[in-house]
Amino acid sequence: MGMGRPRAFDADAALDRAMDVFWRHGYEGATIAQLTEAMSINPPSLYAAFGSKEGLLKAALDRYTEKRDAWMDRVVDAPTAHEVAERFLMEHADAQTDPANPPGCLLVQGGLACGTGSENVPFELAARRTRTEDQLRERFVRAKAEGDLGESVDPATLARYLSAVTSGMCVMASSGADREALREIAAVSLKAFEEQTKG
Amino acid sequence: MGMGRPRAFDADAALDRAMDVFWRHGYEGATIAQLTEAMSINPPSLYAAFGSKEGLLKAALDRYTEKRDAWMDRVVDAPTAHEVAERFLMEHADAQTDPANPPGCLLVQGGLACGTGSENVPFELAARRTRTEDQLRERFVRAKAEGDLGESVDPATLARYLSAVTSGMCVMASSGADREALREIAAVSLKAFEEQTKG
DNA sequence: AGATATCTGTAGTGTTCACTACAAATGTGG
DNA sequence: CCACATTTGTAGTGAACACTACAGATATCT
Repeated sequence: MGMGRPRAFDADAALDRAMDVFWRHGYEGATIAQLTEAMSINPPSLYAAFGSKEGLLKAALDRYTEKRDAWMDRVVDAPTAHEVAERFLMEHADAQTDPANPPGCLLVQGGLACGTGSENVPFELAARRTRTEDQLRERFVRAKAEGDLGESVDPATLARYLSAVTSGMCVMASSGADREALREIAAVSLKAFEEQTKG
Repeated sequence: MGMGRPRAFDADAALDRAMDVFWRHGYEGATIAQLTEAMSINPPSLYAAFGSKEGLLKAALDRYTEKRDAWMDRVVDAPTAHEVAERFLMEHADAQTDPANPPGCLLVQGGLACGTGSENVPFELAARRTRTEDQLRERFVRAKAEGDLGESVDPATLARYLSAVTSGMCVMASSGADREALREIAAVSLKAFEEQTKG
């Protein structure tokens, strides 16, 4: 028995194109017509490969998270908690203003509030944001164990703070803040981090 | 000549109900059916009073901004820049977790990225966020003139930082962060503010 | 080469969307 | 009380939406 006609498009490349559309217009603002055109495929190919619009988003998010995890691995590899925070903040400032992508971050632009029937989408995005926060917290727990952070420091608070600042930077980037502006925010935040780690 | 049948609903009360729907579902996620039901009116009344869905949003935002301005007036009335920052951050933490409203802030939940034809909505929201940032900056300019802030301090940077943090708190609130979590973020941010104002 | 399994492109499907035509209702001004 | 201006509720409008039926194309496996 045969194995069927092979797929004529590269799924990962198509997901990158879909990612861009979701990023630019949000989940609800992105239409199947825009997605299929960007992916250079027809609707039946999209549905055969990803099941639904939400399935496509999840696949795009998986790919996004993959890249982000690789990046986070490099970030938490920094020798000290302070350098972890510095890299995290500064590289976020750069990433969110990278002209190769829409401004901000897909996990925020994708949609914080959605209509009836898409309630799952904000959850899905939030879960992926939380993942980054978890990775930071675990790194700070380690830093504490290594004596790199003081005994009275709460790794969860530090991680949550950094996560909040970068989310805020997303919002600013989406409304046109430039790289320099985001770096200033990052710099001030880093001061807070230093101050916090003294406690 | 007569003046026509009077309106049977209170426009401001209706706007408050519409605000809630936009807040909860975002601009694109909110449907006219949901809006009219929440406002307890029929579509023709909505369109006669506000012109379009986007017109309704703008009217709701005007009302939102009105309340927010009154609140900001009280915030910037604090005697010192430090107290301004403290009130701004802490009251934001409380407001974004006020059970009387959906979590977060309408100016962020409303929609950071929208579909073709609604490109104006993110701009409209961003303009209102910028307004708050401007009010903060002006207050810090005054603080500097009064000697309350050092010569080397940049009011614009401070204002932008506080604005970013509260936007980030919105994102966290929208994904379920509770009041205590937001207050911790606010507390850390305040440390950064103090540190910054020493420079 | 033939049978089979999957993909592809065309051309739709029903549903939901924002929005409105229209006639009845209800107020004001003369 | 009458002419008029505006609102209200009913019942839709065309357009755009996510999604799919179907037939032809293209691969694999025997």
